[in-house]
Amino acid sequence: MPTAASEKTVGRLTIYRRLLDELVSAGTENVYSHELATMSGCTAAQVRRDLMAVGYSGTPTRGYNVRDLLDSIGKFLDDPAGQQVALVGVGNLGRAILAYFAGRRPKLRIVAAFDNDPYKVGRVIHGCRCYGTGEMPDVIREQAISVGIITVPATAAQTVADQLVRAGIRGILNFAPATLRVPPNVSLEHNDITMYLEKVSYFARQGNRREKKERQGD
Amino acid sequence: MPTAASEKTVGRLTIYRRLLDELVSAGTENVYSHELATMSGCTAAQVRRDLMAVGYSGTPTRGYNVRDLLDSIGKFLDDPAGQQVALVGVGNLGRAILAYFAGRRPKLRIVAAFDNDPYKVGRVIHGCRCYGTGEMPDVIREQAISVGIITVPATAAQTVADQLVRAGIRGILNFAPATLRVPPNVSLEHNDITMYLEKVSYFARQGNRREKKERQGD
DNA sequence: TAGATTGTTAATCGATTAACAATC
DNA sequence: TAGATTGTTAATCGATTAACAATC
Repeated sequence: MPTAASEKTVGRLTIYRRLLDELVSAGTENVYSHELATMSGCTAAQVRRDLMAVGYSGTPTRGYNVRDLLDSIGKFLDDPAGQQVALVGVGNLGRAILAYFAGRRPKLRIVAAFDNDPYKVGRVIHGCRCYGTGEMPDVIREQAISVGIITVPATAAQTVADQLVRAGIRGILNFAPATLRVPPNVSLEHNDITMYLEKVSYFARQGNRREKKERQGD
Repeated sequence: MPTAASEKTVGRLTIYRRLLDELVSAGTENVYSHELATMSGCTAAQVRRDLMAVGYSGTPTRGYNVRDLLDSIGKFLDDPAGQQVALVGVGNLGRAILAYFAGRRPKLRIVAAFDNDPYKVGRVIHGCRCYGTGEMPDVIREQAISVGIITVPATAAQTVADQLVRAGIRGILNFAPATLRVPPNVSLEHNDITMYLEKVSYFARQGNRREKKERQGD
């Protein structure tokens, strides 16, 4: 397993993986870097460099074998032992995420949801059991959960983040419109939906050429 | 109005705006670049450079006036005439976005939602009227909608994008796990939730120091 | 072999960081 | 005035792009 890749490379690898999944479904056996490039919106040079980062090599005549490459990317991105994820805040957004990830990645599963609403606690939502927030420390430790998703209102986000960190979580994906403080050893990503909408609106006005780029990484 | 800023600068400006909104609510009158820096996770130098990009100047003794700065950022990011937004796909994610943006930005409003479900068509969801997808061309033209949000399943995303582009939309924010093709004059952002989760999980394992950075821009 | 693609190195580009005179 | 902050310029850093020999 190679050493840590850049944030951008990791982001692009997740895009390649989705595209390769589709190629497998379509029965495609081999793919060239420039084909992955046009599909992903990245450049062929980026694709080749990223695939080198995961330690997979292609051949000049056939490009990359789709199945083997998918396997190598999986080995690189996924924890071999699997990682468990918890989601806090079972509102519309939380339910959307639970529905989307249900059964999608065997190595990265949302195994517990938390909410204050007594009507939700105890139920199974999109295959995921919902617990009361007071049970967070116990459930997170018992199920060896290492990543937390925050889909609560902004006012509660920092409190939830602190609870997750105290319970031993190593990474947080935050959807709340708030800037969180976490210890340096905890990985933090902020999916700022407002930012996305304001950015796309700004550049829509500018009429800028921004076909693709996707998001690729960072 | 200054010329187009970089993608990263625009992204950070949206973060500053949220923080400044909070400062106004708290009654704070002035703020220094280093204060905005610690609140946003950016550096003080980035803050100063970004604020210069919007054409606002501070003073060495008092820093920046919160209200005036907020006004300048608004003039920079927002269309003075306002921009109308449409959302396609009123599932859990679509409803979450409608709820979140309801009445939040007067200059950037989601004025129409579209869905195939006859049960949803005709209803008002979080203050936004829901139309049938067949009405997209007419509604988009009549209401001068310039930005579209795609929250449909991946299999339908490209079709919806094509419809939006044909109806005259200038920017698309895509939440579906699919790489879309749009003309070069249409701004495109892809909010890839899977990518976020896989990235945070990867770096959680690496135990990397990644406190903050937020997302800031790009 | 001929030819397109691969892995790899050097050049380019842009943003971040550091440094500093000007300012209140 | 003294001192911290501002706007601005130069140096640094990292990623992207371009170029090319090696490969099947």
